[in-house]
Amino acid sequence: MINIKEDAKLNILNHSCAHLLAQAVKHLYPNAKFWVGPVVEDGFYYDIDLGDKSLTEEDLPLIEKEMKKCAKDAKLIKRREISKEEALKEFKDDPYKLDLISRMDENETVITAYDQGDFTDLCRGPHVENTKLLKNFKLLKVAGAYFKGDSKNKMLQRIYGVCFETPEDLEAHLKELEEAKQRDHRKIGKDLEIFVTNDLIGKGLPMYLPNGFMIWNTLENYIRNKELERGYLHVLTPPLGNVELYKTSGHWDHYKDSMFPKMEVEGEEFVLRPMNCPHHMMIYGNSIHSYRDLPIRIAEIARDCRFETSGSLKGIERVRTFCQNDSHIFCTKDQIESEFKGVVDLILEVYRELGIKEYRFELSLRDPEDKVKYYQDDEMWNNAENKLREVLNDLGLDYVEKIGEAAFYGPKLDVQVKPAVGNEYTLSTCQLDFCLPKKFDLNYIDSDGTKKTPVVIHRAIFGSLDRFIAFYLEETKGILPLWLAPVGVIVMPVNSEYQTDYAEKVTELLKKNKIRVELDARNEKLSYRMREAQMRRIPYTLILGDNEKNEEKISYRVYGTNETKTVTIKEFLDLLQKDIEEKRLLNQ
RNA sequence: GCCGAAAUAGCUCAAUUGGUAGAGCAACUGACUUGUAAUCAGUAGGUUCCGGGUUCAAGUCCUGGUUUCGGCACCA
Repeated sequence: MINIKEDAKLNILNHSCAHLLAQAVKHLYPNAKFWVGPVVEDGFYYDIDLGDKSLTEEDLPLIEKEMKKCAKDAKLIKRREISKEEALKEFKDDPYKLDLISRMDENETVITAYDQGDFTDLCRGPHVENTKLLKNFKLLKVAGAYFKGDSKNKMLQRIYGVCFETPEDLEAHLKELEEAKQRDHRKIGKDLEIFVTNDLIGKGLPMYLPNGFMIWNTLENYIRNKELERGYLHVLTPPLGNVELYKTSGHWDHYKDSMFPKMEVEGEEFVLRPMNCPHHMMIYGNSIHSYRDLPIRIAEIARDCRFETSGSLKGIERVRTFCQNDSHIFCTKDQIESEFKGVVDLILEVYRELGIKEYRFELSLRDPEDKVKYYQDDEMWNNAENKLREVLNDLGLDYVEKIGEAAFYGPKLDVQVKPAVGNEYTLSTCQLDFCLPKKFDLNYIDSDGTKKTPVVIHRAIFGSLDRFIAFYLEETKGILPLWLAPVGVIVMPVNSEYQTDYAEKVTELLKKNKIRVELDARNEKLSYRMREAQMRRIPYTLILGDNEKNEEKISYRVYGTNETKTVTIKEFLDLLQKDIEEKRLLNQ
């Protein structure tokens, strides 16, 4: 999908359209006060204070109509330079614009305003020269949005829209939005019977149905085997822990509000664990380690519970209980580089094998001004952040730095992906931590016989299995490869009355070869069963009639194609094996 | 959590100004014996999300709640 913000021409067009929106809103709601109307990746928005009035979607067509009216008059959009004093005077009735002016740089003595007809907005520009160019737009949604993005502030009305040069472009964009909804994991999850939720169980607590758990289990085996190959040691730890554990780690101070409340039993306080770091720290601390033992890579597919706000829950992408594909690597300072590279290498390998192509790296750093969120130790932070930069530059990875996105205990490399619908999120993460080992007083005996504190690398490849499945369903549109599909092959006798023997025989043979196979010998026309198999996105469909039976062959059709090929059973088994091995995966 | 919207059969959706809750698919039964995306006929399926209210009458209006959706905020 086109990034409107990064397309210079569309950027200007959409920004001008935001002004047009403001003009129309001003006509319809004369008391409206305007905050900002920037261009974003998929269009523009404007944040507006309408007093007590809350917009609903029904208001959008009316505003659109007024916008068309404003645009049709073909008013010139004129740039005007004014002094700060003049600006303060001109916008004296709009506290939001005054706020903007007052926050401008001292050096910025000249302010630009843009006039179009009866409407003037404060703006750096640039804009299209004439409102008549603003024809192919659509208002998409209304929403509440906090003033300056701060939940302590008043909530303004935000209107989202998009504008294109031609009606065809607009049409195509709207179609793309529609198609994106079709590959939303919530829709696919329902259609393919992958997961469900139930009100009586509670929101954000998904249940995986047999199809979903088959995918889950296959992915879990896949990643665990990858880890075993790379020297990870798997453990199993309890899904709750004493509150003291989290007070020691510092998580309690930072996150107690987003943990499920503590429970008291026999005078002790426990919480459902929101993360696994402390447990793994305790496992490391359980024995004495020599520098020769490092790195020690402790791994676990571990269930966590977080009290996510109701408004943030989404399918299996953001839930209140999830399983992290977690690991904590305990190493010496000298090993940071190679261990970190090892993790990045594993991420890239997994993405390559699963065919994941659209992602970007983000280096999340602390905000040095934020003394509350971050563990206070300037030297530690500088060390850690520089180390990460070094490694990333060394690897030649493209990444963007994000201030204030670090974990409280250290900087991290996040792999960001975009879902079908909604905001970008983190899929994989690799974090550098000099802080928790110190808090837990962990150590190893160095070559000179002294105790040293190890460094910890936190990492998750499938951030959580839940989120990864959500992502992968969207990535593949639910068309899973043979090794991952809940049902890999479906066998259909052409005639259910007298051709089932052969179909049963072939089904058994496939089962013996560890293929997940299903026999569909229902008393239905072949085309009917074929339609269903295609809708279920089953990778291979076998058609077995007299022709096949007589020659001891099978005919198969690959999902999404119209072509049928006839081969011997042995040839077909080889083909399936090749399909699986091409991804270097065995069905275990 | 905040601002909006929605919730009707397993699924997708109808139901005029308040006036007998319907359809297609799925399910079940029977017929048909099928060659690559829907064979025909029949049967069954509902506390219209939950609670309260207005009314002769509520799926529809009012009210409290729940869940979901679109955003905002949050995301170790």
